[in-house]
Amino acid sequence: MNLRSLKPPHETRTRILDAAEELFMQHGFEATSMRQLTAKAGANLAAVNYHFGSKDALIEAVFRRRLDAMNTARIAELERVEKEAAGRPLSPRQIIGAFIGVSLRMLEDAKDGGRNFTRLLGRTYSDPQKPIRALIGQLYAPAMERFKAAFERALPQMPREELIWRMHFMFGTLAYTLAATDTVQLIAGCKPEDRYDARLLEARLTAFLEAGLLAPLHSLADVKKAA
Amino acid sequence: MNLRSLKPPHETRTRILDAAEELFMQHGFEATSMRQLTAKAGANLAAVNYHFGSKDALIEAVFRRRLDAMNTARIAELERVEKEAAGRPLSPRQIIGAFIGVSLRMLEDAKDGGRNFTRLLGRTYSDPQKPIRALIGQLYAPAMERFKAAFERALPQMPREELIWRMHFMFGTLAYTLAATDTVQLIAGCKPEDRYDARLLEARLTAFLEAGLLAPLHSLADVKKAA
DNA sequence: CTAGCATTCAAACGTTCGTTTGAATCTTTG
DNA sequence: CAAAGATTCAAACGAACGTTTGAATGCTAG
Repeated sequence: MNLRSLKPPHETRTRILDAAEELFMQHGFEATSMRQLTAKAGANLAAVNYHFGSKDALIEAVFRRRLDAMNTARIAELERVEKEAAGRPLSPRQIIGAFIGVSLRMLEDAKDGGRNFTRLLGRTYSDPQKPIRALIGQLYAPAMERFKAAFERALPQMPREELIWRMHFMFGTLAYTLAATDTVQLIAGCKPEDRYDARLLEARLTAFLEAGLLAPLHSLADVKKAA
Repeated sequence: MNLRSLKPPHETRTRILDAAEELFMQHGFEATSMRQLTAKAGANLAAVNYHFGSKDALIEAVFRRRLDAMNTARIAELERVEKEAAGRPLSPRQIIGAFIGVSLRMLEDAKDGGRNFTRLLGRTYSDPQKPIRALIGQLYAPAMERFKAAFERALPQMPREELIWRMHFMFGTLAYTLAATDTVQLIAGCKPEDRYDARLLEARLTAFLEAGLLAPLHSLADVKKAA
């Protein structure tokens, strides 16, 4: 048995992952070449293939490095507030907070490159390439199941199908907010000063999502009846 | 003066645009090669450069062909309901309906390739490439200004900055919903049967967005005071 | 009919891509 | 110290990319 897995961390590996995170976010996967990537990482061109095997494997590694930790943190936060509630059902606001809080806290710490990854992740939700989507889905599955159960417990009167759609809308809003931080200007004349005040953004997002999640159901019943 | 501009439409041009719409949606811009694109369009490899000048110019043409019409339709729909209201301020629901109705109606007509474009558009909102973003912003600007004014008239009591953010969230939800039609399954066990019932989807989306737009403001005031 | 322009075509252009190679260098281990 | 393995390096590989070219073909106007 070799002891390679116990050796100190490979500096080059993490430098490549950091560079990939930033460049993938800035230019996308295909537009980022191994040459500019390894140049930014201060590594040789062959380093990526040596350490990861291929460019696709590098992409996968970039997601694995962060996504597992993120979803673990989300579940931990959810269980923390559940403990606090001592058996009583949580409020929707608490569940929402447990999910988006992790994203926004990561968006905040620029020093760790968390922002790069957060924006990359937001963009990749709508990436058309099948294998990437499948990987994301697989890495998200446990947290998704957990939060769905929590919402069902908090909103027992809401039809399951409607809940799924509203969760879909909520993730969409979050993904878009994380990815398109400068599209706010598109709407017109927005001073981007407080764009990165994560606390204020979290409050805004929470208010919007909570209201959307709890939107009245009656108007939907009309449409369904008409059909 | 030559009369080229009065001649019958170039079949090849539109065939290329249609093929580009579908392939860009399926694989993205960079991953779509001129060779597979022209092959799908039944045109020669050199046809794109002959008719459009370059691949980038083709991308721009794909957006211009649909986006102008879409935003014109949006503004027309908004003015129609404004006429109906006869001077009284519109309800938020009416304004939301004027905006998303055009998108969802286009998503419905699969025969015209509208679905391809709609999904492509949703994906491109979060595209990192600067020139594409700039083009989208430019093509959206008139409609954006118009709808922002309509919302301000409908919600005079809402702070401008807060309105901008909520519009941002709304567009995010719409963009994500259009782009990631199969991500609903990610949440778990969703039967995709009614996914393309545009009437039901519109009702769901409207209920969610209206509630989010009208979310109470008090919780935000607390955060701002604390800061 | 034919001259002139628009369009199509097959072939090739130079560039860049991801990956591979085999030797050189660093690091660890016996 | 010496052998073995891990890592880095410069160089090259074939393939695919977007684009250009110049001749062939289609179409229209005089």
